Amino acid sequence: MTGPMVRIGEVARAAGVSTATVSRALRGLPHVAPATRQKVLTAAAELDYRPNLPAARLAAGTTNTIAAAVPDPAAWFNATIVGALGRHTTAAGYDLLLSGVANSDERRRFIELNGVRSGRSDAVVLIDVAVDSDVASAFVAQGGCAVTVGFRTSALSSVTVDNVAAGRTATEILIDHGHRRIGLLSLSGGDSLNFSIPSQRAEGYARAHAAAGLTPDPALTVSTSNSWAEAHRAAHVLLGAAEPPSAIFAMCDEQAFGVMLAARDLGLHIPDDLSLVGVDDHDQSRLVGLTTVRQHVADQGVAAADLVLRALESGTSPPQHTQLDTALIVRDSVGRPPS
Amino acid sequence: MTGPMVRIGEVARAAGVSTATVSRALRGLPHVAPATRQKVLTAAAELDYRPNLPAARLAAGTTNTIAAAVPDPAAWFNATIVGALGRHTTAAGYDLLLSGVANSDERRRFIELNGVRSGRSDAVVLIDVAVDSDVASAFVAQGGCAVTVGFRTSALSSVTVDNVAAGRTATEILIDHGHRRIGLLSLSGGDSLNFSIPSQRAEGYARAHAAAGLTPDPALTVSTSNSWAEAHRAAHVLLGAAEPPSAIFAMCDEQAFGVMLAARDLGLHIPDDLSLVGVDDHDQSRLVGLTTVRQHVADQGVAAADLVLRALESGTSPPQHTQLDTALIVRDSVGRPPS
DNA sequence: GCAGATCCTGCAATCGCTTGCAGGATGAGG
DNA sequence: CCTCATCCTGCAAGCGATTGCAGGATCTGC
Repeated sequence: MTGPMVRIGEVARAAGVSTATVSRALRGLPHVAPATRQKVLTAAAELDYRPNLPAARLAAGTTNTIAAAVPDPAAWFNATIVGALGRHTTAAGYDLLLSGVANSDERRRFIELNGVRSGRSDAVVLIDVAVDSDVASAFVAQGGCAVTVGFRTSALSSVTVDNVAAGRTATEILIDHGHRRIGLLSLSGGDSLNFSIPSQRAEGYARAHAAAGLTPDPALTVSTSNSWAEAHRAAHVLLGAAEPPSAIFAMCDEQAFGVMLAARDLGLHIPDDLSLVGVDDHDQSRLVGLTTVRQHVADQGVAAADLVLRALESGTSPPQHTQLDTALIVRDSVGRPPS
Repeated sequence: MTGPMVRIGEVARAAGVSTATVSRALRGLPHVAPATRQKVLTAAAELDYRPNLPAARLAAGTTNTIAAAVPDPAAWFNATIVGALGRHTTAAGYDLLLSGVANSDERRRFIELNGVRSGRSDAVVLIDVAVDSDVASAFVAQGGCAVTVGFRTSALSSVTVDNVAAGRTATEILIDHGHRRIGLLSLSGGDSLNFSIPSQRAEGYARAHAAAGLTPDPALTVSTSNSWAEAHRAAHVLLGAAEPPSAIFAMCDEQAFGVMLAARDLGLHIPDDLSLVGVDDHDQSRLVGLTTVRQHVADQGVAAADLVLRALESGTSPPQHTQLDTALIVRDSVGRPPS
């Protein structure tokens, strides 16, 4: 409370110039003579001056802040993207505001609160969070800048991967190994989130079957969140069924981990008794020998940072869509079905 | 750019009151007649009014923002704490600013930039980040509010666990199983971070040995970051030595995962050929059957939130120190040494 | 019906910095 | 030496809220 609040005026006085000059000098703006700038710099350092951010933001109408929204900040996928994003935006001089939006109410609130008019942030990045297209258009119509990761809508810049290809690749390797009853562990995002990813990956699963002249058994599809604990339970029901699958495609590696746990509970050996493929290439996947379709998660964070920083520098520009590759990583969780 | 920026004055006019009343009504302050408040609320809703945050912050001198610093936002431990912290601070109406401070320069910068005087945030929480005690005192002397997680210094509130007990517990179970050559995989935090945790856990390791009349072999200690990739390499050198350990105490579970990988590379079976204990109880530890000393990570986030919110409500108060329990979680990675 | 307390409400002064504009100084060219 | 362009610098008007204070309205108890 009692810090000796030194304002720009004090610095100006100490340096023998006006506050306007101090402001320009400190921010590295042009039209300041080198000698003057030096005087200002040393005066500011001497007084240990810290510009007041709210004041600067109010006056300048810009916040130098980027707001990120994720369904769950603790989830590996989100944390990895936030880490990469933050590193790059910080390097560019922006603050990173992080919000968890666990449901559709919070998501709506987030978008309302981060519109341009509130001056909370200059731009928004939505990670694995869906937006209605009319909400998105309204947002940009007001001058908002947003990029989405993992979700694509036309009005906003986005970075995504080809999820149907990922689903197809994962399923194909299972089919190629001779599996005919392939369980699908689908992703459900609570009531809020990104529905496109699960449906696209499921589409890939369906296409792989179709291409092989197969018809998947709907009874083999179950949905869970991306936590292995839930997937663990789901895998138990899948594997405990009358006609259990000989292989499972899990839409994310964390779910695959849950399947592994369930398999162990049931005394099933992977890949001899059960084959398993995930998506992500989670940090731990190599450790447990999980065959998976890798998406370069951190790269998605830097791509998002690029997009948002570019948009911020260049004023309004048309939305750009970046799509990153996926790649099958073969490890030890896929084999032939038991005879 | 072109949003119809509606200011508090417009709302006041529409509601037929003064801006002062609008301000009070909208923020739920007392001394506003119910009927008036209702008028203001509907006027604001009709105009879709959004208060301008920088302006409000400048005028009120408060930011409703908490800044968190972590060495690496993507790391499991940090992400888990940030998630819990964010959930609680958001519920209390605060924004969460997240910064990665990967080295001591960034750490210093973070503390400078988040002092009270800059008005960036109302409080700071340092997660697994150390602070010099004089820096800490200077910070609070200026009126700053800070809490640390995983690190303790007297001037700041903190939440920690008993790391020497954790290290001791982990080592004891190994000794109890008959191990006499116990490797220590220590944590190194780059040039910036929290040195107290590794040294405290190492202290526990030493005390357990001493209590059993044993003297640990210094050659069995190596340090790595908390990534399993680095630990993987380190474990290789440890296990490839002339007289390898029969057991390893890894200071965090992620390191333990790296050890598991190395063991597999070398054809060593856990726990028959090698015993292993970690610390954390990482999400994946159960999956891989790792015996570990659990620290309730998410709880540390909520404890930090409690501390910081309480401090913020109550103005300046003496620093409070919360210490959480740890517990040994026995799984399948500890056995008797090979004969 | 009156004094005094209780409630509401509005006025206007901040909060601390940014920036358009104009003016002064300096330098170049003739 | 004069003119004109080029650079710097300062003035002062914002930016859009919050809030102490004072005044008017309403209410209470007698």
